[in-house]
Amino acid sequence: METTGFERHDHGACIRDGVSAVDARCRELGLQFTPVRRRVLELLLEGHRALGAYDILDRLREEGLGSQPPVAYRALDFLVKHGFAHKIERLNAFVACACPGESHMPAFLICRQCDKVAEAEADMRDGRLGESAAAVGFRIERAVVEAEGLCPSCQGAAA
Amino acid sequence: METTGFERHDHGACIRDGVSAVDARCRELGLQFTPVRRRVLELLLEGHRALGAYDILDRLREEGLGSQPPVAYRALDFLVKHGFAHKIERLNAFVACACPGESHMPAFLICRQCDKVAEAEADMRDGRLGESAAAVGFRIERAVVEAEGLCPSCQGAAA
DNA sequence: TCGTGAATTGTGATAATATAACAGAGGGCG
DNA sequence: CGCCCTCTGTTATATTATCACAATTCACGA
Ligand SMILES: [Zn+2]
Ligand SMILES: [Zn+2]
Ligand SMILES: [Zn+2]
Ligand SMILES: [Zn+2]
Repeated sequence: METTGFERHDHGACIRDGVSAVDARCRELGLQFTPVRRRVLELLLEGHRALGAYDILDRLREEGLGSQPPVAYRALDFLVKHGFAHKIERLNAFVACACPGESHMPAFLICRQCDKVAEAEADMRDGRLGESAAAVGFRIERAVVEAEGLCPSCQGAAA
Repeated sequence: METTGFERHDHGACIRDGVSAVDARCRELGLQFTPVRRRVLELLLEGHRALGAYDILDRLREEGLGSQPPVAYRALDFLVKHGFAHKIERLNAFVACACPGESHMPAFLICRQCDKVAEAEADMRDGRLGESAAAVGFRIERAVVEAEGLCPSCQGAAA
């Protein structure tokens, strides 16, 4: 999987493809892709941005799909648990996975200006951190990697 | 700086040195290393473990050093802002910096069993993430890198 | 030494994020 | 139908973090 999210792309297709990929995957795995779950995924796909659980909840409320925190959190838990979305710890917020289906150790590039989030691949078991860990005998199982900075277009705007 | 925290070491010295390093650094920079701030740093140094703000606050309360959340948060903000401690986003908790004074891009190895935290160095601008970021023109300014897994002694215990 | 402004602390209130607990709805299947 | 299982609705509560403002302490120069 390559970094994406900062590049121009057909975003309508991006949403449709994201939803239908997850739909297919749920069928495969016998998971229930219910209306709330589908809608939450759509909301996350809308902007390549991280959304807080309460942002999601507000939208659901407007649409009559649920009004209490557990509704949003349950849908998000489902999506995260099955790898269809990720939590950005730094922001206490969530993004749709850019490549649902493949299991991976995601890394994120977060623009501090426009809040867009791109997903990259960076298995931490390779590289310097992996070496340091191996050196002390630490076994890495999962990793939170969240890089913050300026995306290309915000660098342009700043100049 | 090397990973530390999982290896045996003279921990009394570890605390003393940590505190006096910060003390010296504050003198250099003209910062006020007040009793609350000092005590919070000592608490963080106590276990090479991440402590939540309210854990800290409980200890402060017992000791009559303050009883409301802002007291703990302000001390933690001070320590984090000046690089004497770090926040572990994954845990909403804080650890003392293993090498106060040097500015760095820290990475953490977090044992999911015993909750110990070791600090490693892993500048994300190198390596695969750096390449991915460069490829899309993203400029990394800071990074949260938190690897979770099993420390050497917990691997031993599990077997 | 004393006055002055800035930094720090005390305190009550509240915001933002997240979970617990349990009752109800719905569907597949004997 | 009756049972089991998953998902949903709802109330309440836990956990993490910040705001606002008054009181105090500190650094620093007059
Ligand atoms: Zn898109
Ligand atoms: Zn941007
Ligand atoms: Zn130590
Ligand atoms: Zn351990």
